Amino acid sequence: MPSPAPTSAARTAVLHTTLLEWYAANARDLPWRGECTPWGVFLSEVMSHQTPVARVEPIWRQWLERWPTPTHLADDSPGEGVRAWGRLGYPRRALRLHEAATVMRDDFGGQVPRSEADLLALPGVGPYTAAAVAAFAYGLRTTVVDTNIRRVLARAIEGKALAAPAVTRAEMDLAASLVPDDPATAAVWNVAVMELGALVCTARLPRCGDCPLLDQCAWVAAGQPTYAGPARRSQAWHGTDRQVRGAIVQLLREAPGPVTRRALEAAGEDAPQVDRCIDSLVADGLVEPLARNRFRLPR
DNA sequence: GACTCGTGGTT
DNA sequence: TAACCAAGAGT
Repeated sequence: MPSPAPTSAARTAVLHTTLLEWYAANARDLPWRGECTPWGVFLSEVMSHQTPVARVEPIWRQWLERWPTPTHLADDSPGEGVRAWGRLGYPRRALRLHEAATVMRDDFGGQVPRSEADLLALPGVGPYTAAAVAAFAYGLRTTVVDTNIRRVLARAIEGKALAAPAVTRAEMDLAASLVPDDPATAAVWNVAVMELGALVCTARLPRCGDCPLLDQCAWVAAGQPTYAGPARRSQAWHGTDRQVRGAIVQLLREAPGPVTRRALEAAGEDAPQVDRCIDSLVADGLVEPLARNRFRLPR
């Protein structure tokens, strides 16, 4: 008599047990896990957008020391946030953190909102961050979907090498179907899947030999097929507006006071491009124009 | 959906 | 070495 095929619910239960045990034994000791204010969690999530944890940690510590609550940040100038952002990348995040902190100060009694909907309405907060903060700061049951979780589920459940370039509805539904019912367990589940993706089920060279899901992994069972989706456009860098904008903001970060347009031209080879980038930075609110062709970080 | 937006480590 | 890629969001 062959044993009956395990039900979907039974397989999910095994998945939960396996991964939660793995996480308990292998989770990194990140400073924003465990004892940390919701504000600390919020900062860590925004700083981690497209940014490796190792680069986030020192900036995160400096921000929390300098601005221990949303109100402290809101009462300072946005430009100081951009300056303290250092070279974390995507400095608009610093600007939006300041805006979000202002909303928290003015509309939420200086607290980080609890509900996913209120979080989602904050500037710089999208579906990932809203779900992550609700789960990791407040222990609410949400469905967190980030690039790690998408990759783990694509492989382990769907047997694909990588997830699609953009989040799909099917991915959201799949992720939601796997979240445990109990809120506290759900929060750990979300971070456990992320952690597996970050440490073991990595994009380039997955360490399948160390994976707790090895014998339940659909991708391994399928012979680890390679990525079959559309080619991903590689990000150009040299000579792009991105590079020039970054150099302009860096010049302003390093300067104690206003900087002339002439000095900012050092940010690129092509003067018209630098001028165009200055304009776009001003439009974005990252740079404040002053009289006589001088510029500074926003006050 | 396709594009844009920084930065630096890894391969 | 150039390409890849890292806890996304906004337009």
